[in-house]
Amino acid sequence: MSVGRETRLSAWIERFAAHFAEEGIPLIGGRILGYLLVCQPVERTAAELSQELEASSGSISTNLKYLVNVGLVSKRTRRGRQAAEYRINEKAWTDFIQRKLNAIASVQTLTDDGMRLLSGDPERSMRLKTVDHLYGWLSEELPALWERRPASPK
Amino acid sequence: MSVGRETRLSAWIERFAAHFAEEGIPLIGGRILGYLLVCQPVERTAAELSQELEASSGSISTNLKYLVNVGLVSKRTRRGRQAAEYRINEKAWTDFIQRKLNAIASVQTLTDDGMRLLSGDPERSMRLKTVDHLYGWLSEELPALWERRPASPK
DNA sequence: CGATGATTTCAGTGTCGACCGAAAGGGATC
DNA sequence: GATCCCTTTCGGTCGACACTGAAATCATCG
Repeated sequence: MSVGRETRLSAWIERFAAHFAEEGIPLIGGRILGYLLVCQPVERTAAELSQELEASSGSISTNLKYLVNVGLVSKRTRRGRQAAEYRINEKAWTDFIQRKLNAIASVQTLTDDGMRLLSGDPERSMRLKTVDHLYGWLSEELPALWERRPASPK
Repeated sequence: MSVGRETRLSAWIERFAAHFAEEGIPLIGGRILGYLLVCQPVERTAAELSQELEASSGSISTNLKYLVNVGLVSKRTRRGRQAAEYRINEKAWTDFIQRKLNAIASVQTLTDDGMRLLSGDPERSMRLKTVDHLYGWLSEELPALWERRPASPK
């Protein structure tokens, strides 16, 4: 006997959240993200999320605030509705990933500063030079690659 | 009156460690990395690191174990010497960075699984599709880019 | 201007992990 | 094998952070 689609989806959401938990996003934040990516209808209130994800209203509030802040989720308020509606902002994933790539490339400024401190001492700067070269290359190539990213499909 | 080179280097080491602390590497581990990248001579014992970095022998031991494990530091033992010598393995930085890029690209398997769960429901999979496309592209391009990485300079 | 139904704030709890330092463990030399 | 010195292990402390649930706050509607 096979499990239902919704059951498998909630297992998927849990995997999704677990992945981003490793990257430092709180578990509940990851669950919200995963859930908002696949729920129907696309918009949910904080109270609904609290119920669906079995998380306290406080946690939902904190994490929604964070997610709205980084842009991954949009908040919409409507006249005549006291409850705000939240939905995934799938466009914001590009910025989200770009920040990650930038974080890697940014080490170059660090190695660069180190090289400057060791200038005039080629013996001693050999180790750093290897690392600096690699990051120097990355800080050229990653932004260039990013420029070539495809437009999202309609 | 200007500060000495060694003073500025230890400030640099601290910045270096702070950067990697944000990526989840313990502060003392980051200090060891930074220190081993610029110290003269290149090899140090655990006891020396403990003294130089003002960290307990236990912390040094734990972090060295971790760093040796991920390959960024090499341990060398010599007959007639009770103390092992540690040094930076600058070659291992390529693997270290590659793991980071892979971590980003690996989200694609997640979004892919999600898309499969939603197959036959184009309405509902629209949001995930946007994200999946982006990660699909990354999981093609990042490994390809990585192949073009330059050899380290002599 | 209450009353209602929602969200945010906040204090408190529990968990996790980094760090320390003392004790145990392991080699090397005598 | 005893000693010396270095490393690893281990119990304990501390601080950070996710999470909860209740109280405060806010907005809408009668």
